Amino acid sequence: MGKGRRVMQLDDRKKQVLHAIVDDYVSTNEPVGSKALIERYDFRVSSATLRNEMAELEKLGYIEKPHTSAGRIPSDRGYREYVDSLMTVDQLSPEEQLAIQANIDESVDEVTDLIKNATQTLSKQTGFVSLAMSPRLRKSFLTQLKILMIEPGKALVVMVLSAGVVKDKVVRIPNFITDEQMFKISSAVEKHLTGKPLDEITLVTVETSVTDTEIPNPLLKQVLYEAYTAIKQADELNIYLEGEHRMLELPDFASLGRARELLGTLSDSSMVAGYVNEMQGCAEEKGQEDTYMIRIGQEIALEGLEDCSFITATYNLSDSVSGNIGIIGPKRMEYSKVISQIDFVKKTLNEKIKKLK
Amino acid sequence: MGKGRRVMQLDDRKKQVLHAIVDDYVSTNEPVGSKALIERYDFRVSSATLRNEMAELEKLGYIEKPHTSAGRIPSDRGYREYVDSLMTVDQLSPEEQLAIQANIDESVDEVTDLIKNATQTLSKQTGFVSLAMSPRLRKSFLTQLKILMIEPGKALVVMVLSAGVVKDKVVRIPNFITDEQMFKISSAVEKHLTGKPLDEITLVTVETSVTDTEIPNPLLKQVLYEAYTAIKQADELNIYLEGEHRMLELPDFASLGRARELLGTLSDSSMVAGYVNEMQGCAEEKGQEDTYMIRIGQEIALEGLEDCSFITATYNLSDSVSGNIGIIGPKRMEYSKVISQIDFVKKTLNEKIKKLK
DNA sequence: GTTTAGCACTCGAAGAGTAGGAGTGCTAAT
DNA sequence: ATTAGCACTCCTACTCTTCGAGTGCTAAAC
Repeated sequence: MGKGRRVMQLDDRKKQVLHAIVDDYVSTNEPVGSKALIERYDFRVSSATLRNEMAELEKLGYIEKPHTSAGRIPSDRGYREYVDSLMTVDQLSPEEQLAIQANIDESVDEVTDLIKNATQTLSKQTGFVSLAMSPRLRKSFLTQLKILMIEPGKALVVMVLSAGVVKDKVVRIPNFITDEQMFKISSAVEKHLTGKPLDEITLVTVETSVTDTEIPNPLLKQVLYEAYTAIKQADELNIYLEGEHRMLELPDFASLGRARELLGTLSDSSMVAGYVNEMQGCAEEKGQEDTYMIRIGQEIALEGLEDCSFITATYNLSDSVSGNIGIIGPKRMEYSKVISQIDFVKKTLNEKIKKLK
Repeated sequence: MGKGRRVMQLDDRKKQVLHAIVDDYVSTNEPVGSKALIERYDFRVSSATLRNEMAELEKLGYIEKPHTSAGRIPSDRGYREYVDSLMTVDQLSPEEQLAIQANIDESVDEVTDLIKNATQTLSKQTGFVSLAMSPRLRKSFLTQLKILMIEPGKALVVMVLSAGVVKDKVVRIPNFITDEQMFKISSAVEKHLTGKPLDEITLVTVETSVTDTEIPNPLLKQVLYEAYTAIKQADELNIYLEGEHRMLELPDFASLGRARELLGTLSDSSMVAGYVNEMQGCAEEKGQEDTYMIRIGQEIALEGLEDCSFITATYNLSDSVSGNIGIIGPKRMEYSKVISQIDFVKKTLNEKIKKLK
């Protein structure tokens, strides 16, 4: 009666009850009833009291009933409250830490492989789908750019970026450009672009980089255009998804329909990539770059993922260059466990990236 | 009685019956009974006669009963007979041809992308999982090899192969090698290896390619070793799988268990790659390079694919360099349709590869 | 000898009915 | 505010039954 309406704060006991409901449902996959709650957690009250509390929690939208005479399951909002203020994230056991460290193989030469490794490990450890976004390279700058002739009409643009990443692209060029001409162009472009962040490089920047007048203009223009597309392509987002088949092992997706929708959506990886990127954008606006992004159930704006949760963390290639790594699992998951797993994988990944340099 | 026992040849009517059973089962997904057969195909005999024929076909192992009082379904052997001698493969309709051609986008610069495109198209058209093996490059030879310094301790080995493929690998090198030293090494190695097929290049070949004595031997040896690993890596097989989620749409995999096994196996792509490569090896031994490889049900030596069929064709990058493209679908598929689809995709891919050069 | 009609039998799929039980909300007493 | 008690709900699992498609076999017909 005397309580505020708009920003209803849960009292301590309600929090306890919600906490217990989430824990129980996550571990048993059964709607939890007042009786089960009394039996498994030591509330000093009767089941009737709990029933009242649960009725209120339901009215407030934290839990819901699958049908009239069943126990309660957490709603999206319930999970959200759990994640935001109820759970405690503790460290992984030494064995788990070891398993992860052993699994992320550092005997690779490219960051990309390291990231893939970390992603595979994450999926294996959690049993869910894991994903990694390639580093967002727009803030990184060119340290080298070479255009190599491959054969008449084809050249390879090789770019080395400040984050230590190497990108390249085969491009088509006019047939009759000579090696020397190409070398000149390559040097001029490199000289002009070195040190520039990718997102500041426009077609104009590239076109104005060569002042040599010996090369016929149309030829030059085409080469420069191709170089530009190569640079833009280096900046493109890639996503790497791993462990889709593991979703079929989960009771949450035992109904073919759900599984189908889920895998269908995940198969369009560019869509997922776009979404993750958007999420990242939101987080950055709010200045939450270093923390986790957690989306639960309906909060995910992707069809087919209504029963999933999405958790990602940020790894760093360098100060200004980062990507995301995380998982997509069922809403009904051990959030604190999974978060610490992601956290540890992220940390391990960051360390091994540093070592690689 | 008077017939041969060992190589039992089916008489015409038995062939007709088997043909009809396969067709019917493929289109309805219901075990086929004698009555259904009479109704839908015009056999000029009674159902009783067909029952006798079917009993014999069963005794010979071409068809089988899911349970005592059900119709018959083709056995692996039945499908095999159907594929080998009963079906006729006809051309795709112009619309289908167009759909495929339109889908394989040729506005890409690298063969790899073209192959990916073709694979995606194939999955979309058939509704099954499609796959492509990267070209087997061992027979192709180096036309260029450059080692570029990226930063102290890191270099990029770029290889251009006769098939028009570009491969590269970042390798670690001793910190204190200078640009000039590296340039010398790179040129010497390139000169020595150009024109050699990949499978003839050994560590020794690479090590003996530099005769320059100015570079301290341990340094040189390390660089050459890394170059060698890069070359070997270029020769590695890659597989590209597409459309796994489509398998969940098929009634054949409606039981979660089957689907799980299947996707589980497919998730280990290197295993699938190994198997396809082995198949290709067998086909080459028998001199069947240019035709299709078809494996049905138990013929596939991969766990979880007992209810699948595997069909691949060969695409060519150049005379001696080829890879495979094909599908994995349920045993119960329209073989002739699928084969013509694969065939047409393969042809289209081959043409577009030529254009790309 | 091959084909066919007839028939008894098998066995899975589908539906109806039933019992059980976990859980709820409400009321009245503590 | 808490709790015991109770009537009520409704899902789950199980059994029982029916239905029908399909089979193999036998004996007659061609």
